[in-house]
Amino acid sequence: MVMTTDVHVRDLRYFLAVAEELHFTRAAERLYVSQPALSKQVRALERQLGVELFRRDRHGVALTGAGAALLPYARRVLDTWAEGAAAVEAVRAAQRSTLAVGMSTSPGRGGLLPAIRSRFMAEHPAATVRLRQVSWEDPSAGLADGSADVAFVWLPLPDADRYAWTVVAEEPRLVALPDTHPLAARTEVAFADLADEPFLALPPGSGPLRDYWLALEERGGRPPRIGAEIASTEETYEALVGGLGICLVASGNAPLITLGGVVTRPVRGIGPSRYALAWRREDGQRPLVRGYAEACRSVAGA
Amino acid sequence: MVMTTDVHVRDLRYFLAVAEELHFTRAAERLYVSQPALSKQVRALERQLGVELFRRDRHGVALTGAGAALLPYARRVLDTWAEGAAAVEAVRAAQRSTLAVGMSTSPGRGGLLPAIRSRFMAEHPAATVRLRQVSWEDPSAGLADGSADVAFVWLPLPDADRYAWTVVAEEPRLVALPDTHPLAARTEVAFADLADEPFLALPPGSGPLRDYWLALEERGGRPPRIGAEIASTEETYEALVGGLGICLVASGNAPLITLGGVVTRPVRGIGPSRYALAWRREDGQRPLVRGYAEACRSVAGA
DNA sequence: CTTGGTGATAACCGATGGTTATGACGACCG
DNA sequence: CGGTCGTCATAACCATCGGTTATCACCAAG
Repeated sequence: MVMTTDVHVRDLRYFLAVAEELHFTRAAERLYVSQPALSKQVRALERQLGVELFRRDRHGVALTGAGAALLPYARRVLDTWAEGAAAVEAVRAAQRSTLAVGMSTSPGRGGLLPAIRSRFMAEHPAATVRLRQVSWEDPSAGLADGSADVAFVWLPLPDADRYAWTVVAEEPRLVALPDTHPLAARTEVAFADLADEPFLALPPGSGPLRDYWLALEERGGRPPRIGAEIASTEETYEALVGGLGICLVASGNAPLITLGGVVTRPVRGIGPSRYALAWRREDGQRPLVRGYAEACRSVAGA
Repeated sequence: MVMTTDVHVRDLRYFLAVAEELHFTRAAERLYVSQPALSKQVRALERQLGVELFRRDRHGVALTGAGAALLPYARRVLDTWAEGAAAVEAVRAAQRSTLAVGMSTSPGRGGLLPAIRSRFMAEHPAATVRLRQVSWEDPSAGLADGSADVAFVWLPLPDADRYAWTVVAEEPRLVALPDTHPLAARTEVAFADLADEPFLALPPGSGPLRDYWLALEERGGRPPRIGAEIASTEETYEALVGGLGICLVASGNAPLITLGGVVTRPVRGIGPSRYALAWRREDGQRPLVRGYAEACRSVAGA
């Protein structure tokens, strides 16, 4: 017993062509299929519906009552589907010409973003750039879950083999302290003096990146003290002035938190940070992704 | 390059189920298919449209922009198709409960038709009987081209193996003559006296039936003279009074043409005619066909 | 009787749509 | 932590589908 009343829209298209031509051979060539294929499909449709759609006799092909009943619905289904497909195609076209740029905090760094944008738009005038703020939970800044096509990220990136990147900036890491902190009096501090301080840490799940900003490598195996977890610039600032802990920060980001009550100082004995624009490896050939990366390189290289 | 934007309606149904459940496994069991089948079909739809319909990530399944764009159209297509299928089904139901009775001329014979009809309707109160007058060109009275489900026919029937029948009446064949004809004076004539007369013949294409009413068998190989061809009772009457020829007629049909100027006389040396209700062999089990045949047998047998 | 044009049928073949079994991965929980 | 569960994806397999070309049966018209 066949329960399925589902049709292939193609069969309705075939039916409609025959209904309009009342001639299988002509309908078949209009549809660019062979006449036997058309005959077979129409018969299959008739079998599926349990009803004759056409009367074929010596005098030609004619619609039966059932065929006439089906006709308007077939037209409506085809029209509706055409509209639906067009709607989907419109979305597709829009998203093919839209580049989602992920970032955890604003890249800042003196108009970097507008500079890249204008250079990029010059090459891709039809494109749309959508900036997307991504939670610090995601060290890939939206690349992993597809919410971004390119993203400003800190190296090292987890799942590094899935991504490609170009380095935007290599900057020393500073330490951010409340201005009431004893070390705030110095113009420069050694990392060894910081090692026992409570640190503000990125959320778990940010993987190697959390370890990196805790400077795990430079600690020689001694675990850091975690003063609090931070998931935004504002939280970081509040945690600093609240004395919950201190943290490392890239020099390019220092302006974002050195507001009242917070100071940054250079740190000796610690490697620099690398900020990069990254994209999924499989997107490396997409014109917009390529174009944005090139614009980024040329701006950062200047 | 895939040109075809055609979809299988089933795929839209699958898509809709997933969009409503936002859960592949639950949607799959609602659809009574396995989860992999559902996954594969949805992916295939996405591939066909060149767009992601759902975002699958750790937090579950969600519609993408394209998916949301498609959703209302998918619903409309499904609804429209449901209506169309229902419309076809209505026609199918109607025609399953309708019996088309073909006949070349009215069977007459003293209320035969109403008697069968009332007996038939007693057994099948929901049925509809449609009488259908069929051209004399078709000796099967509509069975051959499907315009009748059962038909009153004269035996022998061409393509006899395609049909089954029950004899309604076996009647002597009379000769119909203009009353001005020399033989009209007799009360009975021998066929030998008629053999050289011009005969009115059924249209070519009526096959063995034409030969039968020309009594070809009784002529022993001598070809008849054809005075005219007739395709209706009226034509026959006019041809008779116009003197174009004479013809044989079943006694049950004699009243139809013995109007002013035409007489009928018994003929010696010629077999009787057999009038039957016939149907297509493959319809032998259809309840309405069976029922009408039974009603016919019981009326004719009484 | 042949010829041309109709739709139907046959034989064949790659793609489709389903199945079960299994995998990868995150969430939950001991 | 490590196991188990539940999620969706993948693999291997198989019947049916949807197309092809070649051919037939039939009829109208030379």
